[in-house]
Amino acid sequence: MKIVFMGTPEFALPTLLYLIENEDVKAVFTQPDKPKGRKAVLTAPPVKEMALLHNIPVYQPHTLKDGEAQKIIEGYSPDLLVVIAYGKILPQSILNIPSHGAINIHASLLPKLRGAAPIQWSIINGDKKTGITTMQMDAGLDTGDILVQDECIIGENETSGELHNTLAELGAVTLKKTLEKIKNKTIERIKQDDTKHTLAPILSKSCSPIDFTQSAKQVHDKVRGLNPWPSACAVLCGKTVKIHKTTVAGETMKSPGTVYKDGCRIYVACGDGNAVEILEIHPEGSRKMTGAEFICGHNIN
RNA sequence: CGCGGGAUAGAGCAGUCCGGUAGCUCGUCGGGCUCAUAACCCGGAGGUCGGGGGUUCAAAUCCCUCUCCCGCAA
Repeated sequence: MKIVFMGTPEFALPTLLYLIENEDVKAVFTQPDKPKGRKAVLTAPPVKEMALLHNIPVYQPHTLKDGEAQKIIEGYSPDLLVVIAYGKILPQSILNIPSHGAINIHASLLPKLRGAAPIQWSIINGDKKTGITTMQMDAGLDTGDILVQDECIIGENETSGELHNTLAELGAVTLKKTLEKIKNKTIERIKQDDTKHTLAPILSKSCSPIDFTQSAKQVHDKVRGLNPWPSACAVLCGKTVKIHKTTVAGETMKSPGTVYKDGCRIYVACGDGNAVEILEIHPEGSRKMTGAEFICGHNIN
């Protein structure tokens, strides 16, 4: 099939690679290059890098609504548009171009967790499973008809970064199934039950502060859900620290937010009478370190 | 010239403002104690205080400069 691909970050790479190897990818749309890092070096999105490597034309329009993008896509007369983590809303005029419309690959079991950060929110919410949904795109935000769904178990200590990699691979698999069904003409559309939808809004640094009056499990879920970005943070021993890894530890009588140690281990009491052990911590101005290392230079108790 | 934090023993930190013998916790090595311990007690080793220059009788500390690390903002 003739395909126009739209995507931006690393998450889209396994899917793009699958399409390049198995279908006819005519063009790739991705976000414009953006300044990155302390030096603000202009950096190309991962999808652009891979497309260029395979000599596929790359387009990076600031908007899709001015008719320009529409003309470009029409010029390729694609059978299908594949969209994964592109980061822009597609107007109906573009969705209408390909004969098979546009398919989106979304990292949740829709209608749950519509929005930009489904992976992180599935962990923050403490879900035991999530997955990949392919859908026939419509003008709404992740509201299109469901085509294929694959489930995936979330480990108790799994971080967003780890789950991200798993789902990125699964995304390619689910898309493959979807394309096969389209070619077989066995594809079925399932309407989303809008009454059951939940949202997964984009994360920011303002999500970082930990509330230790929550249960130890909730704190732990938040820490791993915000890892590696934007990271959970707290003020311990008078310092702002990022907390990267924790485990749910045993019971404690101490009041929520109290920091205490036992041998080489460091704990913070939480709201439900349990504690979290801090395994990996990153004080401001310093480097990432283990809980045991942090204890050495800080007088706790 | 975007803003800020940092570099001191193997690790984590204090000391810098206010110049005057290099400190703390952990680890490590040796010894002791114990049925026992990520326990306790005693003792030791381990530093050109990130590099270079300057001021001074004297610099981790004050001044100038360079390198590297981290956070924020984008």
